[in-house]
Parts: sequence; structure tokens; C-alpha cells
Amino acid sequence: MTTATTRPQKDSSPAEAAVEDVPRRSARDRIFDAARELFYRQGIRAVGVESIAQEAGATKMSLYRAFESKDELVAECLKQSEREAWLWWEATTAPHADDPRAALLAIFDSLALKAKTCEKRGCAIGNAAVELTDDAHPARAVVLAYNREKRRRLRALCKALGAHDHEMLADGLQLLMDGAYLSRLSLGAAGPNASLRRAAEALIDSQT
Amino acid sequence: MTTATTRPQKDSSPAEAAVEDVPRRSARDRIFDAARELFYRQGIRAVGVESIAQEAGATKMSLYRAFESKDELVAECLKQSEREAWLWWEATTAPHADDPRAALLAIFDSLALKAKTCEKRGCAIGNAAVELTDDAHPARAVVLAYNREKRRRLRALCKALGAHDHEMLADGLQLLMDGAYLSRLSLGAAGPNASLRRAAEALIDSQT
DNA sequence: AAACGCTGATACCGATCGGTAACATGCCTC
DNA sequence: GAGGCATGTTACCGATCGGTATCAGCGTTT
Repeated sequence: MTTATTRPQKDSSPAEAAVEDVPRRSARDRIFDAARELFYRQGIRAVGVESIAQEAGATKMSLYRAFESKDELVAECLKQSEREAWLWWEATTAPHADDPRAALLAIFDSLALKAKTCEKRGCAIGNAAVELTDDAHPARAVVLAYNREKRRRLRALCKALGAHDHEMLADGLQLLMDGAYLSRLSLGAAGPNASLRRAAEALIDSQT
Repeated sequence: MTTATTRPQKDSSPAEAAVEDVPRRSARDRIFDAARELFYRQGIRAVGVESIAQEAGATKMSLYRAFESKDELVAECLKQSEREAWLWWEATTAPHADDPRAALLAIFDSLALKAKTCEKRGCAIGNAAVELTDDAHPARAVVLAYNREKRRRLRALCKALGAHDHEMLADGLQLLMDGAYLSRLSLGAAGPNASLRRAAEALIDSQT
């Protein structure tokens, strides 16, 4: 299935000689990226450690030299997803630092765009909340922290907005976001996701 | 873990003699119920056929005599969840046949109540959409049909309501519902779910 | 009593799971 | 050139996965 194979350390073809020879990324990094991709696309429990190593062009041993266990690898992957999520959040809201309404709408605009283009499998962290039912799983703490922080940020924006009931509005917007992720898995971007931005706007306007 | 054990065919204690002896439910039924419960609580991929049979006080052979495969069993379980969902839907909306707004609010009221009492693991069908990523899985058709029908019903109610943009409103409400399921898995009933009904009401009122 | 259908019990199958041991190879730094 | 370090290779471990074959027991029907 996978076309990734072990590459030679040096490129022997002279046609590539002009290119500065890019050092091969570490096994850890390749494994990490392959894991994130596979977990997201196929689900966490559906992916075995062997196939991760294979997709990364590495071996299972390299995986276990870089990560304590599969569970820890999952937790690390989700932590990275969280970091990227907040980077996206800040980049999206930054241009509207003085306009909470515009900031909120920008978030939902970007969300709707991503639904159409990439991210067809919803939210990696949200999916993990479904798949990992054991409270002892190290990834559950990440899931919890992420959703709490999301709630906190939404509340802050809604409060700055001067909404009548800013806590209810923030919760409603969070429900819309999470619903968009879940709904996308079955009905795609043409399903209820198509109305995501307008629904968010209507809810915001109803409270201001 | 499980306390379910093989029960004797006849109750030997005379204290129960007065009770009409209840014939033991068929192995199929016990297995079906155990499967639904375990799939819902622990996740589909997390539960093996062996543990289902054990929880049902039956054997793996009885499972495979009653169901073609685990995948088919999963699909059957979801079909049952769908049937019960529509029964609940009709029972909840029936008292408000002439008042679409009351019908919608009754749905969200009941939903919020169930979040607090039972159904802490969200929606069985929604969870399956996350767990089962293979389009060839027989359960995916059930997931798709369910969500399509849910959208259809919401649209009908919102149209009867005379909403300004009834399709957007229906989608928004569906996103709120799905978001409530997903959000509940991490933040519980005290999270955004706590505002579910009020958010739905605000959205409805914004369109009428 | 004979036949039949449902069920339990048990042993088994090949495949895959997460995880490890031991050794070889190649690169970079002294 | 000698070491150390990261990595690849291979073989292996016990456990569990979904699924099957075989036989025995038991209740009902006839």
C-alpha cells in the first residue's frame, strides 16, 4: 500500500548533485508525522505501531526508542495538535484584536473553509475523546485541557463582545464548533457545516 | 469484572416458586443487548467479541450463530439505536404537533436532561462515525441514513415554524445537537451542554 | 422414544496486537 | 582510526483479535 521505503543516505543520481543535500529527518520526526497523519485519517485504535513505522520508512524499534509506548505517542500527537490549534487561533483572531465580533466570525469563517478543503476527518482531539474511553489514558488529560481552554477563550471573547449572556453565547458557539467537527464525518462540508458561519453569526447577533 | 454468569435453567430456590417462571431470553437477545451496552460505554473497536459473549453469559459460538460477523453486529446495534432515536423523537414532539417551536424546545429539553442523567457517552451513532473510518463498513450506511433523516426532520420543523432561513436554522440546531454529544465526552453535562437549551432557543428566536 | 433445534463448552486457526532483545551498520566527533 | 550515537534488521514474546469446527447437553415437539 504505502510507497514510503527506506531511502539511501546519499543520492547517487548526479542530476540532484546541484541541490544542497538535505539531511534526512530523524526517525523520531518521521514517525511522529506519520503517526499524526494515520491517527487522524484512520483513527487511533485502527492504526498499529508497525504500520506507523512502515509509513515513516522506519522500524518499530525506532518508534519505541523515541516514545515510551503507543499511548504516550498518541498523547504527544494530540499535544502537537493542540499547539497548532492555538497558533491557528491566534493567527486568526490577531487581525481583529479590537473587534471581538470580527474575531469570532473570523474563527468560524476559517473553520468553514477548512471543512471544505482539508480536515475532512474533523478534529483530532475531539475524535480522541470518542475513541479513548479509558480515563487512565495519557491522552485524556490533553483532551480535557484543550476543551477547557477553548471554553475559556470563547468566554473571554464573548465577554469582550458585551453579550447579554456571554457564558451561554460562548457555550453555544463551542457547541456549534464541536458539532461541525462531528457532523462533517458523516454529511461532509455540504451538510450542516454549510450553515456553520451563518448560524454562529445569528447566535452572536441574538446576544448583542 | 463482570458479574454476569451462566444462570441455571430452573430457579432452584423455592422462594421464587410463586413467580411465573420467566423463560430465559434467547442467546441472540442477550448478546445483542450486551453488545450495545459495551460498544456504547467502551467504544466499538475497544470491545472484543469474546467479552461481549462473556458479558451476555453466552459463548462466542452463539454470537456467530446469530450474527454474520462483528461488523454486522455493530450495524445491527446501530440500527436499533436509530429506531429508538426516532421513537424518542416522536414521543417528544407528539405533544406539540401544532407548535413547532414547542416541539423543537422539547427535543432540546429532553436532550439536556439525558445528558445529565444517562447517555454520558454521547451518541452511539455519532461515536460510530468517528470510530469506523472505512467506508465499506456496513455501519457507515446506518450512520449516514440517520444523519440525513435527522436533517430532514429538523428542516421540516423549522419550515413549519416559519423561520426566516429555515435551512440555516435547521443546520444550526443539528450542529448544536451534535456538538452537545461530542462536548459531553470531555466536559460532561456541566460543560457547554449546560447552555444547550438556551442556545437553541436563542437561535430559534433569532429566526422567527 | 425419537428427532430436532438451540445452546454451551472447548479447542483450535492464522493474523495482528503492543512491546523487547540482540546485533549490525553507518555517521559524526574526537 | 577509535568511540559513541542513531538507526536498521531480524527474531521473538505473550496476548488478543475475529472467526470456525466439533461434540455434548437439554427442552420441545411429535
